[in-house]
Amino acid sequence: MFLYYYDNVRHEPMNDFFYRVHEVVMQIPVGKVTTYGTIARHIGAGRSARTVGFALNAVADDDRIPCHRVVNRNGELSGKMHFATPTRMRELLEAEGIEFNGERVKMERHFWEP
DNA sequence: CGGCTGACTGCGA
DNA sequence: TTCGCAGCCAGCC
Repeated sequence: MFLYYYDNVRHEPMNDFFYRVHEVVMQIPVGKVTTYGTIARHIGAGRSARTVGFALNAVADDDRIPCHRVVNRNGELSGKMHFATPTRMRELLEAEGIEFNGERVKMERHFWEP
């Protein structure tokens, strides 16, 4: 358990939606990716995929949480504009051995489900 | 309370 | 296969 803040507010780990999103993201293995919808379902909020993206935005600068390993259902890097540079997300993934097919991650090879 | 905004998704065409 | 659209719901006024 680590201290957990954003917007200067302390959130309660077991009840907080954002915290639960981050807990799952931290478990994604190197070389794997998962999707917004998968995370939403896993924490029992199956229809809140968009809010999962919002939760990642809150910790974009936190290197404990590998936001770059979360992509959309098609394997596209829909969140790349929220990184320091437009190519940063892809660079991080490729450095971990993730392979692409054009603009998309090869999901059949790298998809990971909690 | 009510309205608006997304790093989304499933489904029909 | 790809595209458009309507749902969705936590946060933040």
